[in-house]
Amino acid sequence: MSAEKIKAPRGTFDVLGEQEARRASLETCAREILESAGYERIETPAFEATELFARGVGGSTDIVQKEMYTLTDGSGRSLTLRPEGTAPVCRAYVEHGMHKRPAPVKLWYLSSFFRYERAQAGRYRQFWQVGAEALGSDDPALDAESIALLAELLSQMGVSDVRLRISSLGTREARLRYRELLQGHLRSRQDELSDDVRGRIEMNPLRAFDSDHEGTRTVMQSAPRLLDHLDRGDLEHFAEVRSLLDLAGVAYDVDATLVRGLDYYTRTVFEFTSDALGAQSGVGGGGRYDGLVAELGGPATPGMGWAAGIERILLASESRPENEARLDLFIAVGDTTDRAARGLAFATVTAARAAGLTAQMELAGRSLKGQLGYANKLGARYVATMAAAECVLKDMRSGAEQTLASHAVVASVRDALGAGK
RNA sequence: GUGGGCGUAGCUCAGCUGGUAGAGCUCCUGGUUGUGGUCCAGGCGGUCGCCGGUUCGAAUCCGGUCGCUCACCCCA
Repeated sequence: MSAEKIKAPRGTFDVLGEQEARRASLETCAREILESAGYERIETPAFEATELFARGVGGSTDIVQKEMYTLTDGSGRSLTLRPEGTAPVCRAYVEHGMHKRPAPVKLWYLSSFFRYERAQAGRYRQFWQVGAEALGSDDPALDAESIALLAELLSQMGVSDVRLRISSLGTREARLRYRELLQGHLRSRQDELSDDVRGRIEMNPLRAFDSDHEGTRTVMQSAPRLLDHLDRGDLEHFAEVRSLLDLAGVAYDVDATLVRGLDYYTRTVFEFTSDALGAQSGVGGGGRYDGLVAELGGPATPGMGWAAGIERILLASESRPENEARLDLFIAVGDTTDRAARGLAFATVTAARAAGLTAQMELAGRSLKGQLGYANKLGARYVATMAAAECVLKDMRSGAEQTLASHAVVASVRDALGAGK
């Protein structure tokens, strides 16, 4: 008899009530900020060819190695629920020949993404990100503008205790050279390292800078620094980005140990964190990816972008009281067994909406007292109780009542509301 | 994948030195209030996550299992 309850899968959630309202206001805020800077919204498919992420995000990353929801469709194609937004946007850029549009091509999105991870505070298997990507220019001003836009979004959303860290990874070549240098340093002193750091030397040596293991920290103090191994062009680019951020009044810390988990980053990388969050303190981050479009088969095209977690922004911002929904008119029925009165109520509520009012009627067979209470809970401004051809219209704020012909209700309420403005 | 905490009504929780379940809120009904907002009364609602064990008897003790959650890891 009692079938087993089906619950939302682990790491997923339903959005309703106040949460929905907060998300809607975040979306509005993001749209205003980004579109006023020339970003155009883009929506890409929820799933893509698996190859897109394997190649774009990088085969050695955790995301590709163990976090992708990959499925085979009926025709044997391998598809993957998008784990991130940059590769799909670049795919669309190439597919639609956007390199022929005037540069930079600026695109933004607000979509859900999927990663098979253990859920915890601020981390989900289906999560939402707002992101912005700008393609076709390597001008450092683009980097600074992009970062400043995210700073503005976080500020307007009231995210507390925000900190921005930035660094530069240099070109792909410089980065690879440095990586080998660092690996050499780690290998030469590997017995001093913690087990997990030692295990990651080949995979993710940069990660060693984050360790709080004592021996590891000692080793890292003498480790080569990425910023000391950039070419002159990269250094000049980075210096210009910083100088422009200074001009824009965006505060930041340079952090040479900043690590980003995706392979496609080059030159500028950055991350916003908030202490108001739990262990998952990153609210948003991104950087430059000058090789990604070419990697995906397009013309050599520089790019710069970021993504920020919707759930994390909301988690780190004080919840504001939402402005409650407006209800102009509630239609009650004195005698719910009176078919004629119910019909009249139905016709009236329809007419009210056609006249531009927000209106609801009793739909659950409540007693009259129950209906009034319900209308009050809905925040109705006026309640009309229908009976035969006459009805009683009550102003819920003042308590004043008047009896009038049923067909005159809508016009009467509309006039009253118009006059009240 | 590995740890810690927790699983009792829709929600927040009490009950846990073993005797087959309670409160508040919500919802519905009635009374009071000029037909709502106050107050009063009543009602709906739970096989105490699931399985097994100990016991005359378990929500309460033990084992297992599933789920939620936080953290590691990783990232947004």
